[in-house]
Amino acid sequence: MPRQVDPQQRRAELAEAVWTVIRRDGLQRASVRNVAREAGLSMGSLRHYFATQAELLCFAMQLVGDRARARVRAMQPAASPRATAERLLQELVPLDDERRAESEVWLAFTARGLVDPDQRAIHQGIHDQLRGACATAITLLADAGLTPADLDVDLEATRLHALLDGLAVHAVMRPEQVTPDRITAVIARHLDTLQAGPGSG
Amino acid sequence: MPRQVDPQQRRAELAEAVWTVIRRDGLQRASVRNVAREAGLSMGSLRHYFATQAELLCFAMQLVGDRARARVRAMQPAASPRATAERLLQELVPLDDERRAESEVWLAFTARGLVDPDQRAIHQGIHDQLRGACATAITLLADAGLTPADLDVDLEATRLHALLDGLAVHAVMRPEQVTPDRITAVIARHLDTLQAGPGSG
DNA sequence: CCTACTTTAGCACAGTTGTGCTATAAACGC
DNA sequence: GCGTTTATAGCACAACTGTGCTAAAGTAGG
Repeated sequence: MPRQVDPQQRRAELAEAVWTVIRRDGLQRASVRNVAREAGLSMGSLRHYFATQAELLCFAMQLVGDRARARVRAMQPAASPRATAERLLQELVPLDDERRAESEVWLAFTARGLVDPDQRAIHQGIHDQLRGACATAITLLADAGLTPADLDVDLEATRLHALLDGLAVHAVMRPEQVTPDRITAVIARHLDTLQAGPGSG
Repeated sequence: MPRQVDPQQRRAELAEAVWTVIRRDGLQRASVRNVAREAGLSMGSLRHYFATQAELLCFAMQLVGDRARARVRAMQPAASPRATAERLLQELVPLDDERRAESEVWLAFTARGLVDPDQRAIHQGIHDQLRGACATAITLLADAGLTPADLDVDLEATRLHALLDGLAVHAVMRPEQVTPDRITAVIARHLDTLQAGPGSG
């Protein structure tokens, strides 16, 4: 029975089942049995696509980075460098349910990355990509002459990156307080202070 | 055999054993057995102090907030509002091993708070305290006239809070990249932009 | 039809888990 | 000394876990 559906798509479906279980019951409940049940498959069938649980979970984590990268790549060019930077950053914070799901799964795997070397490596890859996107956003403004000439791009990228990840954590832990509107306002304000100064708020 | 040691201190010791296990093996390995072994006690003895595992873990999470609050309360007054604000914020980020331990445990429990209502409630309490500290820092600068008069204190508190938690996450996940020096530099830079403008970096 | 291969299913086993339960030992009040 | 309380220990059980293993059912090429 080869190729009724693409095996790679099957793996993606199973990874999404992992996401569903993680969001509903937590990463500690993402057992082979629970994920298989969520996907409507048997345990043995799941293990035909992923030999071990570690492989399954790593693939599910990779998918977080893949989704975000695809979204950034699909971005339409914006009118100004400022608008481009702002929209780039907005693709990386949980403003809708899709990105909220990514953030929740990312947070669950982040905690595991503290003690699991494989998960840590994947997390660091995503971390570096996000950091790169932040550096890109800063450079966009700097190259357009919208920032002071002596701006420390590296330090600002670090600062912006921490801001984004902090917003993601707060958005999933306190969704009533840290709403999408609030997130966009914080990002806009941050870019404002990079350009014109702190007095515009 | 009452009171060979204070029972409350015993509970704190057990909570620290939880921290040790979490930092070494992860929250998913913080079982009653493993924590008891780490503390050098039997399973049954541990359960004399904590009736259930949930109670044990919640207490261990509470301890994170307690430690940070105690540290802030013990702060010596600084020379200027700016120095006070800066040192207050520095108490809340992982600049040494004690605070790094708190951040790692905090991160582990944060992820669990996504799906565990009890842990979520405790996390939100700590979240609100940290948010209050950020608001205090901003207000210190504003009241001293060090910021523009039209500064949106609430928005700035949200932004600063996200920055701090993001720095905490990055410091424990990327300790070689996000060093204590780097953290203090980012915080100083952030306060600079609140005061004088973005051009000083 | 028939062989080869892919996919699905399910059992089995050893290990870990939380918790209910009982039993021993130590320290106190008297 | 003695009973009461507190502390420590450990067993038992049912539930769940990851994975090794076997077997069936479906699909393709010949």
